[in-house]
Amino acid sequence: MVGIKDVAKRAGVSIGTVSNVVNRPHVVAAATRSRVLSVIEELGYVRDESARQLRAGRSRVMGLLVLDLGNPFFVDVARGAEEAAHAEGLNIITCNSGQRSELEASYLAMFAEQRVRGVLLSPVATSGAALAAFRRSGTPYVFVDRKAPASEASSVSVDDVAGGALAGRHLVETGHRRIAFVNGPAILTQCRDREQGLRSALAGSAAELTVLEAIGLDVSSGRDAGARLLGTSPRPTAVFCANDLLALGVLQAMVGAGVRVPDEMAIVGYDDIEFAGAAAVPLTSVRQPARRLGRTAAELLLAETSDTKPERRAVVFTPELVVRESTRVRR
Amino acid sequence: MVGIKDVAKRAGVSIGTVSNVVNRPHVVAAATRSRVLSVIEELGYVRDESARQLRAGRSRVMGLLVLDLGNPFFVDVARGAEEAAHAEGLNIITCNSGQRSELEASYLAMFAEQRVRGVLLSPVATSGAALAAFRRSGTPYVFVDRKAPASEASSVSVDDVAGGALAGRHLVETGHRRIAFVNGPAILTQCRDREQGLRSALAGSAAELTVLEAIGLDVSSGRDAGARLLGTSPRPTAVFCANDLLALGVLQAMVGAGVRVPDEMAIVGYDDIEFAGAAAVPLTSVRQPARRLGRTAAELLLAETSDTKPERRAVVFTPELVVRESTRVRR
DNA sequence: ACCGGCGTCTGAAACGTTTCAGACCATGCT
DNA sequence: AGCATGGTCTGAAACGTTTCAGACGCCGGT
Repeated sequence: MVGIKDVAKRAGVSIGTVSNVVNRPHVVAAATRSRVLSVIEELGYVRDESARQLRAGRSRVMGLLVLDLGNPFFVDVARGAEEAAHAEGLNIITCNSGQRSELEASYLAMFAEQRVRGVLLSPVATSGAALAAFRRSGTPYVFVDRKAPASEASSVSVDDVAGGALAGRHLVETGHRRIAFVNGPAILTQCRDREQGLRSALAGSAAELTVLEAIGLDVSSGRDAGARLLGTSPRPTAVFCANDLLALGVLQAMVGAGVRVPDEMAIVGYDDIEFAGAAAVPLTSVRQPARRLGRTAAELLLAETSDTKPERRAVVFTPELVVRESTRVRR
Repeated sequence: MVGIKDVAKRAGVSIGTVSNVVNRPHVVAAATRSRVLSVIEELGYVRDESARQLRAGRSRVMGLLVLDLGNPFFVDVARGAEEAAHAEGLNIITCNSGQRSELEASYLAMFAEQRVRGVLLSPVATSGAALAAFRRSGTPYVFVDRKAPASEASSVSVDDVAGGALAGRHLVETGHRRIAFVNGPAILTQCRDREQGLRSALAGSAAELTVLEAIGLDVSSGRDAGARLLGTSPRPTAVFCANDLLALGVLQAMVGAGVRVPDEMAIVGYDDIEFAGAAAVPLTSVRQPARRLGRTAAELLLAETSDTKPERRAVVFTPELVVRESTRVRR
């Protein structure tokens, strides 16, 4: 593999000069510069980022660890983060924990060893050995889609309690009295908060609530939950799902069983992913500003790792209800 | 930041011994080992991967560059690749070119500078300056979802011509005579091959073909194409889309315009993503073994970067037609 | 008593960069 | 002519590891 030394020898200059050509072209004479550049071209020299980083002490990449790349919501978060990072000349490497703590731990360890500039983290759980170990490594990080006390780290999140309440109120207002909630794994604060919001909206109404916990937060878990829902009696008239993937699965189960949506079963999802509007019955959903979430988180992290260390912040966005066919009241 | 030297000093041993504790624990006496380990724990030492890699000359991560992470097909490819990489103790960093050549070039340059073990590449175009420059860097790579002559690189792909033909034959057999093809950008060989397969299946039949090129390969491009399709006259009775995202968009346009699917317009998609079965009308689609694609590609790359350099290979999988409601013949 | 071998540890070289103090030269000014 | 200045280049140190030859002490065998 060709290094800076080979280039220097071939061009008849010192390695310092080659380095200058690459990093501070203005300090080297035009003739030398073009000679060196043509040798670089000729030899196909590519600088070694690990040596560069070792010397510089800081890296030019930031890490992003999300809960589930199979969820288009997180893909949008990633897009937003990349926009912000590229604007500053940084690269982002995206990793997918799949909600598995071991994978999360392994990726966090990798980020720390790589000495990335910082990490955008959508954690499985805020407490936990992996996270504690990572904290000790001193790598700066910002929580994404998870609120945290500013004493620990900056965070960018969406108010999940408010989102759950939005869904709950909507269902009560459209006349439902038996409501089910298909929740994801209770380790995730997002899931707990959405349930809490839902409960608060239902309190004081005549509606009664059944809660089902799905195994995962994906379509097939939703199908399972939908099947279970069909077995309950009396059957609820509406179901709120902790995210759109679950909702799509539930919807599939309903359609498969010949249960009409929304007439016999209204459905509300969460995230408002692009597929929600394209579903068998377009889904009512709680929209989150995913891209904005990613962008803001990256910006916060960049600010935090700049020379002027600003205060830690906890940014909270507000979700928004998008009403579609799956909860439309028909006369 | 605490380094190996700090640990050595604190534990009263040489840095060589600390390194041995971390990398070859068996060669150091039990007493020393545990003393060093506790100092490591106490100081929160994390080894610096760039120094390690600089010395070792080889990296422990491989890169994966896909066309569009917004397409669940590629998310599955990524999952498969991660499985294979983790099994060998390697990490994968996934990047998203979004079908933009500049981004592709930028990520390829990053991979080369990082000296990753190798790259799994789903390229925008096989010819092009970026790819040529990358080739010169000497970083091993394997094409994913793109066939290539074994003289250049190994590749893992799915027979897109056969896939297009599957769709075409199915539409002809179900009695369609006016067929539209909503294709993606023609730079992508996948798109060209699917069109070619479709044409070959239609040749000799009485069916006539209209081709529309969509701007992208996503849902909103599909909606646009669907709107255009509605304006053509005489209107086709069936449409084949270059992927499922396009098909979902087209479907949305049909539903929005009150065109019944499949009675007035049959739809066939491509990829068989999980959302295809959950659509307004469950989509007939051409299924590709996405996860297997990723896994095989990673395995090929791993083999290629091992000591025993095996021959380059071009693995081609065969797609499969999944028939659902969107092309069902009703009496 | 001597020697070979083993287990354990040390010290230094090497990896490929960047950076910085200083060397050298030509130029323009006094 | 002498000197300061600025432009250009060099050489060496430093970054944090891993690795390897060698040093040292201890044991068992001859």
